[in-house]
Amino acid sequence: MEKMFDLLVDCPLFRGISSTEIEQLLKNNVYQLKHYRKGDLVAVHDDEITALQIVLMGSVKGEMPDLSGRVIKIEDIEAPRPLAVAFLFGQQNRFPVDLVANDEVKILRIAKPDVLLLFQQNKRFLTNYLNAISNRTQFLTRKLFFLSFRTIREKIAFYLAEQMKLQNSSVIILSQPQREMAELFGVARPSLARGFAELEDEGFIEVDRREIKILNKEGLISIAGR
Amino acid sequence: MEKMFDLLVDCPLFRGISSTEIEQLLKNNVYQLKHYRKGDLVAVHDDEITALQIVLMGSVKGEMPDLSGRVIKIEDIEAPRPLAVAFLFGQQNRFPVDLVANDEVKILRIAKPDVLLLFQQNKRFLTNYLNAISNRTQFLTRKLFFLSFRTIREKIAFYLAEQMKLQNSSVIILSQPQREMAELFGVARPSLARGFAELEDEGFIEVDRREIKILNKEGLISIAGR
DNA sequence: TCGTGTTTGTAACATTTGATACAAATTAAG
DNA sequence: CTTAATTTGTATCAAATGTTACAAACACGA
Repeated sequence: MEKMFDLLVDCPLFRGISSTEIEQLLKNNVYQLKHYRKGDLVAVHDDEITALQIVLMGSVKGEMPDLSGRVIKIEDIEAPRPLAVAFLFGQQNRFPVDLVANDEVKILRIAKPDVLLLFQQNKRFLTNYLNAISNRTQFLTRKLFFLSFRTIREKIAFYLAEQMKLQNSSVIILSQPQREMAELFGVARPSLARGFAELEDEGFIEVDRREIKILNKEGLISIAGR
Repeated sequence: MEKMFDLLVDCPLFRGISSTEIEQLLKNNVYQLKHYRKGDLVAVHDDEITALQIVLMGSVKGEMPDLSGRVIKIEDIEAPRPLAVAFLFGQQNRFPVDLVANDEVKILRIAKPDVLLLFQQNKRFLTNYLNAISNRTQFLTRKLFFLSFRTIREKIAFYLAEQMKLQNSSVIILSQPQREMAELFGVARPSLARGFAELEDEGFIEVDRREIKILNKEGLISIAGR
Protein backbone atom coordinates (compact mmCIF):
# COMPACT_ATOMS: atom_id res chain seq x y z
CA MET A 1 0.00 0.00 0.00
CA GLU A 2 2.86 2.32 0.74
CA LYS A 3 4.04 1.60 -2.75
CA MET A 4 0.98 3.33 -4.14
CA PHE A 5 1.94 6.71 -2.77
CA ASP A 6 5.43 6.28 -4.15
CA LEU A 7 3.95 5.54 -7.55
CA LEU A 8 1.76 8.62 -7.38
CA VAL A 9 4.77 10.85 -6.81
CA ASP A 10 5.57 10.29 -10.49
CA CYS A 11 2.02 11.02 -11.63
CA PRO A 12 1.68 14.44 -13.27
CA LEU A 13 -1.25 15.22 -10.99
CA PHE A 14 0.87 14.78 -7.87
CA ARG A 15 4.06 16.36 -9.16
CA GLY A 16 5.80 18.39 -6.47
CA ILE A 17 3.85 16.69 -3.68
CA SER A 18 5.76 14.32 -1.42
CA SER A 19 4.78 10.73 -0.80
CA THR A 20 3.87 11.50 2.81
CA GLU A 21 1.75 14.48 1.79
CA ILE A 22 -0.06 12.33 -0.73
CA GLU A 23 -0.67 9.73 1.97
CA GLN A 24 -2.16 12.39 4.22
CA LEU A 25 -4.37 13.75 1.45
CA LEU A 26 -5.74 10.33 0.65
CA LYS A 27 -5.86 8.87 4.12
CA ASN A 28 -9.55 9.55 4.64
CA ASN A 29 -10.19 6.58 2.40
CA VAL A 30 -11.57 8.80 -0.33
CA TYR A 31 -10.34 6.42 -2.97
CA GLN A 32 -10.96 3.01 -4.45
CA LEU A 33 -8.59 0.55 -6.08
CA LYS A 34 -9.63 -1.51 -9.08
CA HIS A 35 -7.84 -4.43 -10.66
CA TYR A 36 -8.14 -5.53 -14.26
CA ARG A 37 -6.62 -8.37 -16.25
CA LYS A 38 -5.30 -8.18 -19.75
CA GLY A 39 -8.13 -7.58 -22.19
CA ASP A 40 -10.62 -6.45 -19.54
CA LEU A 41 -12.79 -3.47 -20.38
CA VAL A 42 -11.89 -0.64 -18.02
CA ALA A 43 -14.59 1.58 -19.44
CA VAL A 44 -16.94 1.60 -22.39
CA HIS A 45 -17.58 4.37 -24.85
CA ASP A 46 -20.34 6.65 -23.46
CA ASP A 47 -19.91 5.35 -19.89
CA GLU A 48 -20.55 8.12 -17.45
CA ILE A 49 -17.43 9.53 -15.81
CA THR A 50 -18.04 10.17 -12.13
CA ALA A 51 -14.53 9.74 -10.81
CA LEU A 52 -10.98 10.66 -11.52
CA GLN A 53 -9.11 7.53 -12.57
CA ILE A 54 -5.36 7.09 -12.46
CA VAL A 55 -3.51 4.13 -13.94
CA LEU A 56 -1.18 2.90 -11.18
CA MET A 57 0.18 -0.18 -12.88
CA GLY A 58 0.25 -1.45 -16.44
CA SER A 59 -1.25 0.39 -19.37
CA VAL A 60 -4.61 0.97 -20.95
CA LYS A 61 -5.45 1.57 -24.57
CA GLY A 62 -8.15 3.83 -25.93
CA GLU A 63 -10.05 2.30 -28.82
CA MET A 64 -12.91 3.33 -31.06
CA PRO A 65 -15.43 0.58 -31.63
CA ASP A 66 -16.34 -0.35 -35.16
CA LEU A 67 -19.68 -1.88 -36.07
CA SER A 68 -18.01 -4.61 -38.10
CA GLY A 69 -16.06 -5.72 -35.04
CA ARG A 70 -12.77 -4.02 -35.86
CA VAL A 71 -11.31 -1.41 -33.58
CA ILE A 72 -9.10 1.56 -34.18
CA LYS A 73 -6.50 2.23 -31.55
CA ILE A 74 -6.40 5.85 -30.48
CA GLU A 75 -3.74 6.01 -27.81
CA ASP A 76 -2.02 4.29 -24.92
CA ILE A 77 -2.16 5.58 -21.37
CA GLU A 78 0.60 4.17 -19.22
CA ALA A 79 1.11 4.23 -15.46
CA PRO A 80 1.25 6.51 -13.63
CA ARG A 81 -1.06 8.71 -15.69
CA PRO A 82 -4.68 9.79 -15.28
CA LEU A 83 -7.50 8.84 -17.65
CA ALA A 84 -9.66 11.38 -19.46
CA VAL A 85 -8.91 14.37 -17.19
CA ALA A 86 -10.76 16.63 -19.61
CA PHE A 87 -13.96 14.61 -19.35
CA LEU A 88 -14.45 14.67 -15.59
CA PHE A 89 -15.65 18.25 -15.91
CA GLY A 90 -17.43 20.03 -18.74
CA GLN A 91 -20.72 19.18 -20.38
CA GLN A 92 -20.00 15.75 -21.71
CA ASN A 93 -18.99 13.55 -18.77
CA ARG A 94 -18.70 10.40 -20.81
CA PHE A 95 -15.79 8.40 -22.10
CA PRO A 96 -15.08 9.28 -25.72
CA VAL A 97 -13.51 5.84 -26.32
CA ASP A 98 -13.43 2.29 -25.08
CA LEU A 99 -10.68 1.60 -22.59
CA VAL A 100 -9.06 -1.84 -22.60
CA ALA A 101 -6.36 -3.17 -20.26
CA ASN A 102 -3.14 -3.94 -22.14
CA ASP A 103 -1.88 -6.13 -19.31
CA GLU A 104 -2.49 -6.47 -15.59
CA VAL A 105 -3.77 -3.07 -14.55
CA LYS A 106 -4.40 -1.31 -11.26
CA ILE A 107 -6.49 1.83 -11.27
CA LEU A 108 -7.04 4.38 -8.53
CA ARG A 109 -10.48 5.98 -8.44
CA ILE A 110 -11.33 9.22 -6.66
CA ALA A 111 -14.93 10.37 -6.89
CA LYS A 112 -15.53 13.80 -8.40
CA PRO A 113 -16.69 15.46 -5.13
CA ASP A 114 -13.56 14.18 -3.42
CA VAL A 115 -11.42 15.53 -6.22
CA LEU A 116 -12.94 18.94 -5.53
CA LEU A 117 -12.09 18.55 -1.85
CA LEU A 118 -8.51 17.71 -2.79
CA PHE A 119 -8.37 20.86 -4.89
CA GLN A 120 -9.25 22.89 -1.81
CA GLN A 121 -6.81 21.05 0.43
CA ASN A 122 -3.82 21.17 -1.86
CA LYS A 123 -3.12 24.03 -4.21
CA ARG A 124 -0.41 22.15 -6.01
CA PHE A 125 -2.78 19.33 -6.85
CA LEU A 126 -5.17 21.88 -8.30
CA THR A 127 -2.58 23.56 -10.49
CA ASN A 128 -1.32 20.17 -11.58
CA TYR A 129 -4.82 19.28 -12.65
CA LEU A 130 -5.29 22.57 -14.48
CA ASN A 131 -1.96 22.00 -16.19
CA ALA A 132 -2.97 18.50 -17.22
CA ILE A 133 -6.18 19.61 -18.95
CA SER A 134 -4.50 22.64 -20.43
CA ASN A 135 -1.68 20.57 -21.86
CA ARG A 136 -4.22 18.30 -23.44
CA THR A 137 -5.98 21.25 -25.04
CA GLN A 138 -2.71 22.69 -26.23
CA PHE A 139 -1.76 19.37 -27.76
CA LEU A 140 -5.08 19.17 -29.58
CA THR A 141 -4.90 22.80 -30.73
CA ARG A 142 -1.49 22.15 -32.18
CA LYS A 143 -2.60 18.99 -33.87
CA LEU A 144 -5.63 20.71 -35.39
CA PHE A 145 -3.43 23.50 -36.64
CA PHE A 146 -1.21 21.00 -38.37
CA LEU A 147 -4.14 19.29 -39.99
CA SER A 148 -5.25 22.66 -41.37
CA PHE A 149 -2.36 22.75 -43.81
CA ARG A 150 -3.38 21.46 -47.19
CA THR A 151 -0.26 19.64 -48.31
CA ILE A 152 2.36 17.53 -46.60
CA ARG A 153 5.08 19.86 -47.88
CA GLU A 154 3.43 22.73 -46.01
CA LYS A 155 3.24 20.74 -42.82
CA ILE A 156 6.88 19.74 -43.01
CA ALA A 157 8.00 23.25 -43.91
CA PHE A 158 6.09 24.72 -41.00
CA TYR A 159 7.35 22.08 -38.61
CA LEU A 160 10.95 22.68 -39.64
CA ALA A 161 10.60 26.47 -39.35
CA GLU A 162 9.23 25.93 -35.86
CA GLN A 163 12.04 23.59 -34.88
CA MET A 164 14.63 26.01 -36.22
CA LYS A 165 13.41 28.53 -33.68
CA LEU A 166 13.17 26.03 -30.85
CA GLN A 167 16.55 24.43 -31.44
CA ASN A 168 18.05 27.75 -32.48
CA SER A 169 20.06 26.15 -35.22
CA SER A 170 19.92 25.57 -38.95
CA VAL A 171 20.63 21.91 -38.29
CA ILE A 172 17.60 20.23 -36.77
CA ILE A 173 17.52 16.95 -34.94
CA LEU A 174 14.12 15.33 -35.17
CA SER A 175 13.02 14.10 -31.77
CA GLN A 176 10.40 11.66 -33.03
CA PRO A 177 10.56 8.81 -35.48
CA GLN A 178 8.82 9.38 -38.81
CA ARG A 179 6.02 7.11 -37.73
CA GLU A 180 5.05 9.39 -34.86
CA MET A 181 5.52 12.53 -36.87
CA ALA A 182 3.29 11.11 -39.59
CA GLU A 183 0.68 10.45 -36.94
CA LEU A 184 0.89 14.04 -35.68
CA PHE A 185 0.50 15.29 -39.25
CA GLY A 186 -2.29 12.87 -39.97
CA VAL A 187 -0.57 11.42 -43.05
CA ALA A 188 0.85 8.06 -44.09
CA ARG A 189 4.43 7.39 -43.09
CA PRO A 190 5.84 6.80 -46.59
CA SER A 191 4.12 9.99 -47.77
CA LEU A 192 5.99 11.89 -45.10
CA ALA A 193 9.30 10.37 -46.18
CA ARG A 194 8.50 11.33 -49.75
CA GLY A 195 7.78 14.86 -48.64
CA PHE A 196 11.21 15.13 -47.05
CA ALA A 197 12.82 13.60 -50.12
CA GLU A 198 11.11 16.12 -52.42
CA LEU A 199 12.18 19.08 -50.32
CA GLU A 200 15.70 17.69 -50.49
CA ASP A 201 15.57 17.26 -54.27
CA GLU A 202 14.47 20.85 -54.59
CA GLY A 203 17.42 22.03 -52.57
CA PHE A 204 15.58 23.38 -49.52
CA ILE A 205 17.04 20.92 -47.04
CA GLU A 206 19.60 18.17 -46.66
CA VAL A 207 18.32 15.01 -44.99
CA ASP A 208 20.41 12.48 -43.12
CA ARG A 209 17.94 10.32 -41.22
CA ARG A 210 17.00 12.32 -38.12
CA GLU A 211 19.31 15.20 -38.93
CA ILE A 212 17.86 17.91 -41.16
CA LYS A 213 20.04 20.74 -42.45
CA ILE A 214 18.20 23.84 -43.61
CA LEU A 215 19.73 25.17 -46.82
CA ASN A 216 17.09 27.73 -47.81
CA LYS A 217 15.25 29.10 -44.83
CA GLU A 218 13.33 31.80 -46.71
CA GLY A 219 12.16 29.35 -49.34
CA LEU A 220 11.02 26.95 -46.68
CA ILE A 221 9.02 29.61 -44.87
CA SER A 222 7.37 30.69 -48.09
CA ILE A 223 6.24 27.10 -48.61
CA ALA A 224 4.72 26.96 -45.13
CA GLY A 225 2.74 30.04 -46.07
CA ARG A 226 2.06 31.23 -42.55
CA MET B 1 -18.56 50.23 -12.86
CA GLU B 2 -21.52 48.41 -11.45
CA LYS B 3 -22.35 47.47 -15.00
CA MET B 4 -19.20 45.36 -15.19
CA PHE B 5 -20.36 42.95 -12.53
CA ASP B 6 -23.70 42.64 -14.24
CA LEU B 7 -21.94 41.79 -17.48
CA LEU B 8 -19.85 39.14 -15.75
CA VAL B 9 -22.93 37.34 -14.48
CA ASP B 10 -23.41 36.16 -18.06
CA CYS B 11 -19.80 35.06 -18.43
CA PRO B 12 -19.42 31.27 -18.28
CA LEU B 13 -16.69 31.66 -15.65
CA PHE B 14 -19.06 33.44 -13.27
CA ARG B 15 -22.17 31.40 -13.97
CA GLY B 16 -24.16 30.78 -10.81
CA ILE B 17 -22.43 33.59 -8.95
CA SER B 18 -24.45 36.70 -8.18
CA SER B 19 -23.44 40.18 -9.19
CA THR B 20 -22.83 41.16 -5.56
CA GLU B 21 -20.71 38.09 -4.93
CA ILE B 22 -18.64 38.89 -8.00
CA GLU B 23 -18.21 42.42 -6.73
CA GLN B 24 -16.97 41.11 -3.40
CA LEU B 25 -14.58 38.69 -5.05
CA LEU B 26 -13.05 41.37 -7.20
CA LYS B 27 -13.19 44.27 -4.78
CA ASN B 28 -9.56 43.95 -3.69
CA ASN B 29 -8.69 45.60 -6.96
CA VAL B 30 -7.15 42.40 -8.25
CA TYR B 31 -8.12 43.30 -11.80
CA GLN B 32 -7.31 45.68 -14.60
CA LEU B 33 -9.46 47.09 -17.37
CA LYS B 34 -8.11 47.57 -20.90
CA HIS B 35 -9.69 49.41 -23.78
CA TYR B 36 -9.07 48.76 -27.45
CA ARG B 37 -10.33 50.35 -30.65
CA LYS B 38 -11.37 48.58 -33.79
CA GLY B 39 -8.35 46.97 -35.43
CA ASP B 40 -6.13 47.21 -32.34
CA LEU B 41 -3.98 44.22 -31.55
CA VAL B 42 -5.16 42.77 -28.25
CA ALA B 43 -2.40 40.20 -28.25
CA VAL B 44 0.19 38.89 -30.64
CA HIS B 45 0.98 35.31 -31.48
CA ASP B 46 3.54 34.00 -28.97
CA ASP B 47 2.83 36.77 -26.44
CA GLU B 48 3.20 35.42 -22.95
CA ILE B 49 -0.07 34.85 -21.12
CA THR B 50 0.21 35.96 -17.52
CA ALA B 51 -3.38 36.88 -16.85
CA LEU B 52 -6.89 35.66 -17.38
CA GLN B 53 -8.57 37.94 -19.90
CA ILE B 54 -12.30 38.30 -20.34
CA VAL B 55 -13.95 40.21 -23.17
CA LEU B 56 -16.49 42.53 -21.49
CA MET B 57 -17.58 44.49 -24.53
CA GLY B 58 -17.33 43.99 -28.27
CA SER B 59 -15.65 41.04 -29.91
CA VAL B 60 -12.17 39.87 -30.75
CA LYS B 61 -11.05 37.69 -33.62
CA GLY B 62 -8.28 35.13 -33.57
CA GLU B 63 -6.10 35.22 -36.68
CA MET B 64 -3.07 33.35 -37.95
CA PRO B 65 -0.47 35.64 -39.44
CA ASP B 66 0.77 34.97 -42.94
CA LEU B 67 4.20 36.03 -44.10
CA SER B 68 2.82 37.41 -47.33
CA GLY B 69 0.51 39.71 -45.40
CA ARG B 70 -2.64 37.67 -45.60
CA VAL B 71 -4.34 36.37 -42.50
CA ILE B 72 -6.53 33.38 -41.86
CA LYS B 73 -9.37 33.92 -39.48
CA ILE B 74 -9.66 31.22 -36.88
CA GLU B 75 -12.56 32.24 -34.66
CA ASP B 76 -14.50 35.05 -33.00
CA ILE B 77 -14.70 35.52 -29.26
CA GLU B 78 -17.61 37.71 -28.20
CA ALA B 79 -18.43 39.36 -24.90
CA PRO B 80 -18.76 38.18 -22.24
CA ARG B 81 -16.36 35.32 -22.85
CA PRO B 82 -12.82 34.61 -21.65
CA LEU B 83 -9.79 34.45 -23.95
CA ALA B 84 -7.55 31.40 -24.20
CA VAL B 85 -8.56 29.78 -20.89
CA ALA B 86 -6.57 26.70 -21.82
CA PHE B 87 -3.36 28.67 -22.24
CA LEU B 88 -3.18 30.33 -18.83
CA PHE B 89 -2.03 27.01 -17.39
CA GLY B 90 -0.05 24.18 -18.93
CA GLN B 91 3.38 24.24 -20.47
CA GLN B 92 2.86 26.68 -23.28
CA ASN B 93 1.65 29.98 -21.78
CA ARG B 94 1.60 31.83 -25.06
CA PHE B 95 -1.14 32.96 -27.38
CA PRO B 96 -1.57 30.51 -30.24
CA VAL B 97 -2.96 33.24 -32.50
CA ASP B 98 -3.06 36.97 -33.02
CA LEU B 99 -6.02 38.67 -31.38
CA VAL B 100 -7.55 41.69 -33.10
CA ALA B 101 -10.39 43.89 -31.87
CA ASN B 102 -13.42 43.69 -34.17
CA ASP B 103 -14.86 46.91 -32.75
CA GLU B 104 -14.55 48.89 -29.55
CA VAL B 105 -13.45 46.37 -26.98
CA LYS B 106 -13.15 46.30 -23.20
CA ILE B 107 -11.14 43.56 -21.59
CA LEU B 108 -10.89 42.56 -17.93
CA ARG B 109 -7.51 41.23 -16.83
CA ILE B 110 -6.90 39.16 -13.70
CA ALA B 111 -3.31 38.10 -13.06
CA LYS B 112 -2.69 34.36 -12.79
CA PRO B 113 -1.83 34.39 -9.04
CA ASP B 114 -5.05 36.26 -8.37
CA VAL B 115 -6.98 33.74 -10.42
CA LEU B 116 -5.61 31.04 -8.14
CA LEU B 117 -6.76 33.04 -5.13
CA LEU B 118 -10.22 33.30 -6.64
CA PHE B 119 -10.25 29.53 -7.08
CA GLN B 120 -9.68 29.16 -3.36
CA GLN B 121 -12.25 31.77 -2.41
CA ASN B 122 -15.03 30.55 -4.63
CA LYS B 123 -15.60 26.92 -5.46
CA ARG B 124 -18.12 27.74 -8.14
CA PHE B 125 -15.63 29.91 -9.98
CA LEU B 126 -13.19 27.02 -9.88
CA THR B 127 -15.62 24.48 -11.28
CA ASN B 128 -16.72 26.99 -13.90
CA TYR B 129 -13.12 27.36 -14.97
CA LEU B 130 -12.57 23.61 -15.06
CA ASN B 131 -15.73 23.27 -17.10
CA ALA B 132 -14.57 25.95 -19.52
CA ILE B 133 -11.26 24.25 -20.28
CA SER B 134 -12.87 20.85 -20.37
CA ASN B 135 -15.53 22.01 -22.80
CA ARG B 136 -12.84 23.43 -25.02
CA THR B 137 -10.98 20.13 -24.96
CA GLN B 138 -14.15 18.23 -25.68
CA PHE B 139 -14.93 20.51 -28.61
CA LEU B 140 -11.46 20.05 -30.05
CA THR B 141 -11.59 16.30 -29.50
CA ARG B 142 -14.81 16.18 -31.47
CA LYS B 143 -13.53 18.37 -34.26
CA LEU B 144 -10.32 16.39 -34.49
CA PHE B 145 -12.29 13.18 -34.53
CA PHE B 146 -14.27 14.56 -37.43
CA LEU B 147 -11.19 15.57 -39.37
CA SER B 148 -9.59 12.21 -38.65
CA PHE B 149 -11.80 10.52 -41.20
CA ARG B 150 -9.71 9.67 -44.21
CA THR B 151 -12.19 10.11 -46.99
CA ILE B 152 -14.96 12.53 -47.81
CA ARG B 153 -17.41 9.63 -47.97
CA GLU B 154 -16.62 8.79 -44.36
CA LYS B 155 -17.12 12.38 -43.26
CA ILE B 156 -20.44 12.63 -45.03
CA ALA B 157 -21.59 9.27 -43.69
CA PHE B 158 -20.68 10.21 -40.14
CA TYR B 159 -22.29 13.63 -40.49
CA LEU B 160 -25.51 12.11 -41.78
CA ALA B 161 -25.59 9.49 -39.03
CA GLU B 162 -25.19 12.30 -36.53
CA GLN B 163 -27.91 14.40 -38.12
CA MET B 164 -30.25 11.42 -38.18
CA LYS B 165 -30.01 11.32 -34.41
CA LEU B 166 -30.31 15.08 -33.99
CA GLN B 167 -33.23 15.50 -36.36
CA ASN B 168 -34.68 12.18 -35.28
CA SER B 169 -35.72 11.33 -38.81
CA SER B 170 -34.53 9.33 -41.77
CA VAL B 171 -35.06 12.40 -43.93
CA ILE B 172 -32.45 15.01 -43.20
CA ILE B 173 -32.61 18.67 -44.10
CA LEU B 174 -29.17 20.16 -44.49
CA SER B 175 -29.01 23.49 -42.71
CA GLN B 176 -26.01 24.85 -44.64
CA PRO B 177 -25.24 25.23 -48.33
CA GLN B 178 -22.64 22.84 -49.73
CA ARG B 179 -20.10 25.62 -49.80
CA GLU B 180 -20.20 26.06 -46.03
CA MET B 181 -20.32 22.37 -45.33
CA ALA B 182 -17.29 21.86 -47.55
CA GLU B 183 -15.50 24.48 -45.49
CA LEU B 184 -16.39 22.70 -42.26
CA PHE B 185 -15.11 19.43 -43.67
CA GLY B 186 -12.02 21.07 -45.07
CA VAL B 187 -12.66 19.85 -48.63
CA ALA B 188 -13.40 21.41 -52.01
CA ARG B 189 -17.03 22.10 -52.79
CA PRO B 190 -17.31 19.96 -55.96
CA SER B 191 -15.61 17.10 -54.13
CA LEU B 192 -18.33 17.23 -51.50
CA ALA B 193 -21.03 17.19 -54.18
CA ARG B 194 -19.31 14.22 -55.77
CA GLY B 195 -19.28 12.46 -52.42
CA PHE B 196 -23.04 12.86 -52.10
CA ALA B 197 -23.55 11.74 -55.68
CA GLU B 198 -21.49 8.60 -55.13
CA LEU B 199 -23.39 7.65 -52.01
CA GLU B 200 -26.59 8.12 -54.00
CA ASP B 201 -25.34 5.96 -56.91
CA GLU B 202 -24.53 3.24 -54.43
CA GLY B 203 -28.04 3.32 -53.04
CA PHE B 204 -27.26 4.53 -49.54
CA ILE B 205 -29.13 7.80 -49.81
CA GLU B 206 -31.44 9.78 -52.04
CA VAL B 207 -30.40 13.35 -52.64
CA ASP B 208 -32.73 16.17 -53.58
CA ARG B 209 -30.71 19.32 -53.08
CA ARG B 210 -30.86 20.03 -49.33
CA GLU B 211 -33.08 17.08 -48.56
CA ILE B 212 -31.30 13.79 -47.90
CA LYS B 213 -33.27 10.58 -47.50
CA ILE B 214 -31.47 7.74 -45.78
CA LEU B 215 -32.17 4.47 -47.58
CA ASN B 216 -29.61 2.23 -45.91
CA LYS B 217 -28.82 3.37 -42.42
CA GLU B 218 -26.69 0.35 -41.48
CA GLY B 219 -24.63 0.62 -44.64
CA LEU B 220 -24.08 4.31 -44.04
CA ILE B 221 -22.90 3.70 -40.51
CA SER B 222 -20.54 1.00 -41.68
CA ILE B 223 -19.01 3.48 -44.11
CA ALA B 224 -18.45 5.94 -41.30
CA GLY B 225 -16.71 3.04 -39.60
CA ARG B 226 -17.12 4.25 -36.10
C1' DT C 1 29.53 -11.19 -32.80
C1' DC C 2 25.08 -12.37 -34.32
C1' DG C 3 20.39 -12.04 -34.71
C1' DT C 4 16.08 -9.44 -34.01
C1' DG C 5 13.25 -5.66 -34.22
C1' DT C 6 12.84 -0.90 -35.57
C1' DT C 7 13.52 2.92 -38.51
C1' DT C 8 14.32 4.94 -42.82
C1' DG C 9 14.44 5.35 -47.83
C1' DT C 10 12.18 4.12 -52.11
C1' DA C 11 9.33 2.39 -55.70
C1' DA C 12 5.02 1.24 -58.28
C1' DC C 13 0.39 1.69 -58.55
C1' DA C 14 -4.43 2.78 -57.31
C1' DT C 15 -7.37 6.03 -55.20
C1' DT C 16 -8.84 10.30 -53.72
C1' DT C 17 -9.06 14.91 -54.07
C1' DG C 18 -8.46 19.66 -55.96
C1' DA C 19 -9.02 22.88 -59.67
C1' DT C 20 -11.56 24.53 -63.23
C1' DA C 21 -15.33 25.02 -66.04
C1' DC C 22 -20.03 25.13 -67.27
C1' DA C 23 -25.07 24.19 -67.45
C1' DA C 24 -29.32 23.60 -64.99
C1' DA C 25 -32.11 24.59 -61.09
C1' DT C 26 -33.37 27.59 -57.58
C1' DT C 27 -33.84 31.82 -55.09
C1' DA C 28 -34.07 36.77 -54.45
C1' DA C 29 -34.93 41.26 -55.94
C1' DG C 30 -36.86 44.49 -58.79
C1' DC D 1 -42.79 38.26 -64.69
C1' DT D 2 -37.91 39.17 -65.57
C1' DT D 3 -33.37 39.37 -64.44
C1' DA D 4 -29.41 38.55 -61.71
C1' DA D 5 -27.13 36.05 -58.20
C1' DT D 6 -26.63 31.85 -55.85
C1' DT D 7 -26.65 27.03 -55.45
C1' DT D 8 -26.30 22.56 -57.17
C1' DG D 9 -24.93 18.81 -60.27
C1' DT D 10 -21.39 17.15 -63.40
C1' DA D 11 -17.34 16.44 -66.17
C1' DT D 12 -12.40 16.46 -67.11
C1' DC D 13 -7.81 16.50 -65.90
C1' DA D 14 -3.80 17.11 -62.98
C1' DA D 15 -1.85 16.71 -58.52
C1' DA D 16 -1.41 14.74 -54.04
C1' DT D 17 -1.75 11.05 -51.16
C1' DG D 18 -2.52 6.24 -49.57
C1' DT D 19 -1.26 1.41 -49.94
C1' DT D 20 1.76 -2.11 -50.26
C1' DA D 21 6.05 -3.94 -50.60
C1' DC D 22 10.84 -4.41 -49.92
C1' DA D 23 15.78 -3.37 -48.96
C1' DA D 24 19.21 -0.96 -46.39
C1' DA D 25 20.74 1.23 -42.20
C1' DC D 26 20.59 1.25 -37.47
C1' DA D 27 19.87 0.00 -32.39
C1' DC D 28 19.97 -3.24 -28.92
C1' DG D 29 20.41 -7.21 -26.33
C1' DA D 30 21.65 -12.19 -26.08
